[in-house]
Amino acid sequence: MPIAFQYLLKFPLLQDLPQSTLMRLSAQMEDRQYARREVLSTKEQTRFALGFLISGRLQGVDSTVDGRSVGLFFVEPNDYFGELSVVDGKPAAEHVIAVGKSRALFLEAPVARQLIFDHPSVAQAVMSRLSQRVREVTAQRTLLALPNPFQRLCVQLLLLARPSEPTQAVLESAPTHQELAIMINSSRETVTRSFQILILRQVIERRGDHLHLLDIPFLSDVGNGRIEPPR
Amino acid sequence: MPIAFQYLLKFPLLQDLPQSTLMRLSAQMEDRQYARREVLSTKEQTRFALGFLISGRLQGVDSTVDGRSVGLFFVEPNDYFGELSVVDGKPAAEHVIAVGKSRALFLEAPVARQLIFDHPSVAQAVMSRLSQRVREVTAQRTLLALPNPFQRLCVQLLLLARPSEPTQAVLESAPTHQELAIMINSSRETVTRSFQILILRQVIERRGDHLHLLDIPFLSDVGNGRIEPPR
DNA sequence: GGACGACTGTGCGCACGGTCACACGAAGGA
DNA sequence: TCCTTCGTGTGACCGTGCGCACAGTCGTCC
Repeated sequence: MPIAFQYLLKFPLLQDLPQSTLMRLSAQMEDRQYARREVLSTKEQTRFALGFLISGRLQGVDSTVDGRSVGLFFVEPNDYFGELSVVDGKPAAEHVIAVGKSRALFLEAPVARQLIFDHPSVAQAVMSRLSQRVREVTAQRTLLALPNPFQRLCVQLLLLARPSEPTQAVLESAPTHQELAIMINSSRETVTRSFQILILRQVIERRGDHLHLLDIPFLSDVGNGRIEPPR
Repeated sequence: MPIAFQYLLKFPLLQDLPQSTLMRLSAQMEDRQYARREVLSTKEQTRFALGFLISGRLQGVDSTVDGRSVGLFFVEPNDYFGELSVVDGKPAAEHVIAVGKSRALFLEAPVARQLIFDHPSVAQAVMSRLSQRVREVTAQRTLLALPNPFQRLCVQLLLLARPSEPTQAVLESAPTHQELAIMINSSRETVTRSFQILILRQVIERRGDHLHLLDIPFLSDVGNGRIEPPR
């Protein structure tokens, strides 16, 4: 039995498929490991594949030609990536890099395309996923229209967080100030200063590499302009 | 024969469908007209439909709660819109408004969803369309990372234009300075001033409501930072 | 243990671009 | 025809937040 098979069972995308299909797929997949910061795929490459993340964490990034980089989205384990190029055959919209040590399976585009179009449940899932991507990027776009960086930071934290208790939320593996700065089109220093304010007011709290959002109403009020971004 | 039928033939999305299906569809569609600035659908509404634009021009916009608005994308005749909510049933990511006097047909979400999932060719087209949307909004996101408004404007013009001759391109129905400002996160005055520079250098030219890009290399050089944005 | 690199914290100066104010021309409607 | 509205052009001002510089603090790898 191919080693990859047991992992495929964990992917929601594939859960409705018969075991025989999964077996065949797993035989066609390539299993690869990546170190922190390593590049999985670039905008330039012309050989496409659908990627399945087994462990670790990935980020989609882009870079303006003046060197600045742009954080676009994250990929968590049991999620897939590279679906854009697989669907329409055009070059990727972003580079994909490993945030931490990661392991992923790859399915070549032609096989992946067939998988998608032969199985309506998969097709529908991919379509929902693409919709989700559009929503996320659009939300990000709207965030960027906020006039000052403090507001943008507050909204960005809300977008990244997963709700835990009713009025709280948490970011596991909190991004660095530099990374946040890139997401909200600001500078590292400005993020640091904003964090100081938020921590002082006990709106957020850092524990290890978790970042806890203690006062969600405050964050969204700032985002909505109901609270004046403080000095 | 329902009045809408003849129009449906023109939509690439529907071109592979048998006439009988089109006939049935057209009987189920609602035909509506809109004046300039009129709202077709909002983020808040819960009744979804797939829209087909017959004539005019639409824009997807969003607005931050502090009143600012954000230009997201345009819809041209014979194109469709509202597919996000139809696909995944979640609230829309944007408002849709008429840029000019427009006419559109609407197909209620359940029927539209069935249309998509019953016809693989339609499903694939929608998937490609969603990919396209992701690409566009990602490109826009990357654009916004450029540090100064002059650069952003140059890149935005390139994104909006349709190439005409090898080194030239044209924007039909040129957006106003205000509209451009919204797209590139800047102010109307800054756009006006940047335009002055571009016109002076004969990089762009305005004829009626067409905007001609005469010197595409200049625009992309500025975008890439190869040319210093002038004073 | 020590050295290095990555991340965070903080002061300071300056330029950029947002905002306000106003003027002008074109379009379009009464 | 006037009058309103909308889009464009331009000057002046002033606050913000970027960039730079440097210090302090972790964690990690020889």
